Amino acid sequence: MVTRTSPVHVYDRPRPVLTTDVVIFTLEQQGLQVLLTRRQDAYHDRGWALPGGPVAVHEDLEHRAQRELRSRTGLEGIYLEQLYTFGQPERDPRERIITVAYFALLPSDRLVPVADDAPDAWFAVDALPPLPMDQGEIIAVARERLAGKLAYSTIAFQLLPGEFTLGDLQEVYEAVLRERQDKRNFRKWALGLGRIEATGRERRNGAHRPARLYRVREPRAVEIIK
Amino acid sequence: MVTRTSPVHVYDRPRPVLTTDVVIFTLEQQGLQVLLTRRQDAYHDRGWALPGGPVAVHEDLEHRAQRELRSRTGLEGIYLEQLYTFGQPERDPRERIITVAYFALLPSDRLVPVADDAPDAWFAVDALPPLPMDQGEIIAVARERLAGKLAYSTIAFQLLPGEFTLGDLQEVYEAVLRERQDKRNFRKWALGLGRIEATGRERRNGAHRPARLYRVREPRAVEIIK
DNA sequence: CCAAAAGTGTTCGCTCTACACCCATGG
DNA sequence: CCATGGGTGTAGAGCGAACACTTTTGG
Repeated sequence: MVTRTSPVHVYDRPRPVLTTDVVIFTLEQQGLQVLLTRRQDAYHDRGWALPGGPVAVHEDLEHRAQRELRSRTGLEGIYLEQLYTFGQPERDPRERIITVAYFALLPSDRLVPVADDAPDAWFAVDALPPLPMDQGEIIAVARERLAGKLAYSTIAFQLLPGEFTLGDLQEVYEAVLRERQDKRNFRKWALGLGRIEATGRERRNGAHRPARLYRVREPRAVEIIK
Repeated sequence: MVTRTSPVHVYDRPRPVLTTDVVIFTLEQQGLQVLLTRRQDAYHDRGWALPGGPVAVHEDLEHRAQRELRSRTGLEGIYLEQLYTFGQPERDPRERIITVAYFALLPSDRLVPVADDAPDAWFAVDALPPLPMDQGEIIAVARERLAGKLAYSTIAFQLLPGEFTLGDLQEVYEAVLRERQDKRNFRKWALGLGRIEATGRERRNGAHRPARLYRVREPRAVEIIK
């Protein structure tokens, strides 16, 4: 007689758990935001944490991160990049966990409002709640990578909707780099890249002159510049 | 009565194997070289492969890579940086393997000559033997990372001995970037960095004028420049 | 008419690039 | 004395930084 239990997997050497975490950035009026989720297990005291979880044994790493991204945002075609792999043995006190971290950039027009009772919420990257393990460091590394890439690539467009103003673009740089840019020089530089073109349309935003709208010529491409 | 067998480790979900591979670069007259090792197991037909292996369950990832580096070169204090994590399910036909790749830079004076019967050997990065799985891609990514970092950091000094000539330094850039540099402009730029100083000594290298020797002011520091 | 963001050029200094000849040495 | 790599300066172009006022709109 065979007793049917949960399936087991036996190895002659112990193996760590492998997970992916995804740092999902977006830009709002209040600055750069990160998506966090409430942990369901009592161990973590239902605190906030990065979205992520274990990698299935036959699942591609990037596919696993894509899956997490999709389940949180419902969106496809979002920019996703592997960030770093965090593997210090003391990261989790219960078990050895290796985490391959990714970061994603959500265009601001695709931000789905999060319901009050949903397990996910946006936090300003400068005002994060307490996070488990080294997740604060993961977010800090993601932010540094993003800031570094602004300077030498066209990654900023991944945070913008299909149509945007030069002011919107400048806000991306100012929020991520945390430094003000000169308006005239910034515009000259942005137009000189040859990566954007005017749509001919405008956006009226209040009691002042309307702003011209631009679009990226190759929206999916993230290229090295300079 | 307890039967003593080889220890087993039982998990309720299957877990992939986690390994680290290390791309060890050094520079010789023939250009950029990579250290490869002969696989001992018959499965790989005793072919060449990157040095690396499984991560012990309580061993830090970077420590594991350091250990590999030390066992191959006998050296301490070598520059080591995490490169990327390769995790496509089809990488190894037998089992799911996740590899956290690192790359290391060996100063040319510390290159220990490899004996003919040793399992390790140096290969020119442009003339590699057939390699298992995606290891060719791993080396290509390492090379790109290294080339990218030459442009905006002081990483090149990690490939040089404690004393070197400006010609040596220029050779590093030319070998890694695969493009010739103008001698006068290169020297102006290198000295203008403020990172190196003349030792006052010279090196006689043949039937021509001896070259001044320089040293790095902060040899361990790899800084972002420009 | 007032408040608020959009839009627009010029000047200056610095950095990058191109380029050719003499120097010191070993054989 | 010759072959070989070491060492040096200058001029022009292009780029980044600083800087202030007019335009268009809603209320």
